[in-house]
Amino acid sequence: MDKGWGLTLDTSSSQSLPLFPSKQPPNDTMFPLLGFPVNLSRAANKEDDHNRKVVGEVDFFSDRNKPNVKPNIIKKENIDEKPLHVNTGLQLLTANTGSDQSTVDDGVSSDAEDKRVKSTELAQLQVELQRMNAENKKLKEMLSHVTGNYTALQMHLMTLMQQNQRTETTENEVVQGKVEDKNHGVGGGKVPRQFLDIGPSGTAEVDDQVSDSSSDERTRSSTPQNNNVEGGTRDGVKNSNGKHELGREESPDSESQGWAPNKLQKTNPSTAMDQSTTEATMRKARVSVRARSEAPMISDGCQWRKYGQKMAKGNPCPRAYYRCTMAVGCPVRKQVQRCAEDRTILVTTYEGTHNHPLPPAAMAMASTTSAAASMLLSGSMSSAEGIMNPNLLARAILPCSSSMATLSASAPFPTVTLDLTHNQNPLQFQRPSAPFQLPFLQGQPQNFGSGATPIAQALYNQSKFSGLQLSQEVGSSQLAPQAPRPPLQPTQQPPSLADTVSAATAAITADPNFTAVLAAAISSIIGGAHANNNTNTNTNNNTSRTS
DNA sequence: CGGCTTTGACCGGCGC
DNA sequence: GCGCCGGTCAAAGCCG
Repeated sequence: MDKGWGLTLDTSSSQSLPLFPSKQPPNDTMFPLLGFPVNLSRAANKEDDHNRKVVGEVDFFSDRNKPNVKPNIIKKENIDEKPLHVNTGLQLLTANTGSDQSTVDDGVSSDAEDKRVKSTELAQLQVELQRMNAENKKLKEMLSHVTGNYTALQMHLMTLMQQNQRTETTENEVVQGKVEDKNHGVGGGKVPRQFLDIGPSGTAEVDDQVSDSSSDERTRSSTPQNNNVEGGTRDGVKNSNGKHELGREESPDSESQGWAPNKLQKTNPSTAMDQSTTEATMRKARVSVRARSEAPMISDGCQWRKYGQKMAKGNPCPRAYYRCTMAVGCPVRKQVQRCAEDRTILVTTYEGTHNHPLPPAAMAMASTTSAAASMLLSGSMSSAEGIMNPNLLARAILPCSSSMATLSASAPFPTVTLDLTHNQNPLQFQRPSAPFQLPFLQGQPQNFGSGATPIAQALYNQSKFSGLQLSQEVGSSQLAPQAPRPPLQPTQQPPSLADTVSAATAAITADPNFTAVLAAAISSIIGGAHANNNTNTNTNNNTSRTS
């Protein structure tokens, strides 16, 4: 269904990079990371074909040079008589070889020399091919290694998060009021928990989260609701008006879980008010990405469904509202709107955290936004602080350029803006410093949403880094910088693998096309397991009718 | 026919 | 209380 989004992941990848056809057989020896494909199987086939030609078949090139047909056959016979194994290789090289032979076949001796020369070239090429093959193998091994490490880390993270959550739940039951300060003490209480706690583990955890956090939401609902989780999303509110009685109740579980944080439908009288405020803050935390794109929407790898469009005040361009449809009940929404000043700039604002696994391309963006929001809302930097010191947050997100990440203090909700419209080469992003060597602050939830990626980890750790530094500066766990801080200076350390991955992910995030391309390439290596996901991404990509 | 987009209407928050 | 505005809903229509 290519209706609107002209530049979605798959489309852009296939169009912009024909070198990586989506249906490329994974067995073909590819060097996607090197930027060029090497199809060994085809080479082998060529060789086979050419062997067949040499043995018996008449060279089809002879059709082009009919006068040479006969000499060509003679030449082949001569070749067969020679013990040289070179001939086969010689002929497989290129099509031109055959024609060359057919044109040069007058002199047998010169032909033999020529063949020797070419055999040498062939040998060199074969060596080169083997070398590249070995390199490709190494790259594959590296990739699998990194993937394995990442998976292991993610699993470990999930386990830790689940343990923390159970602990928190227990504590909440005992001392509900103090837990918040304890867990997020640095932030001074206004620390969004739900947002951070929604972990990559996905649905199960989110379910728990929602069931817990939703209670907070319920208190905000002005209309008394059914306390049961199933019933009531917004429908409960609307039921009071006698409208939308069936509304979106079609999937009570998923829907309520997914949208509950955004809807304030569920009411739990026993919920504390401060928690409600916290939840609201978390829920409303947003990450805005500014990127230049002619397409109606940037390809972030996720599958979105448009559910509304409005004309926003002060902007002639309509604002489109999308929700993630990669999983039922995914709470993530985004707004897409062109910048009024520069309509080539597409502003995409994300809200929420995915509750489902993401394809690689989506992980880059989702993790970045999630990490940015987590940083904003994490205890290491309270939202108020971040608003008061946007530069601090900016540097924490993208230390290489504070201008690329800003925080909107005027926005109704804490909003991190990642400005990717600058023309600097994403690959030249300064690598974060030792992101994995910094200790976590106490009580900091360390989840980055469903699509946790190295960059998420890196970003989040950067936030920790900044928070840690600040906390050291202020000499206590309370972060209350009163004046703009000097830029955080990365420590001088050789970039680790994680750094490299983070930088690469940043680059991916910065360039939607690159995201698609790399995702396709990695998918081709891994085995195309994610290819379907990426393909799904495209099914929706059509906003041609949007505006 | 299912899924998606379009689009007018509705709702809640907020400021006056 | 009223109006504005952002956000969402859902019926209708479109498309593959």
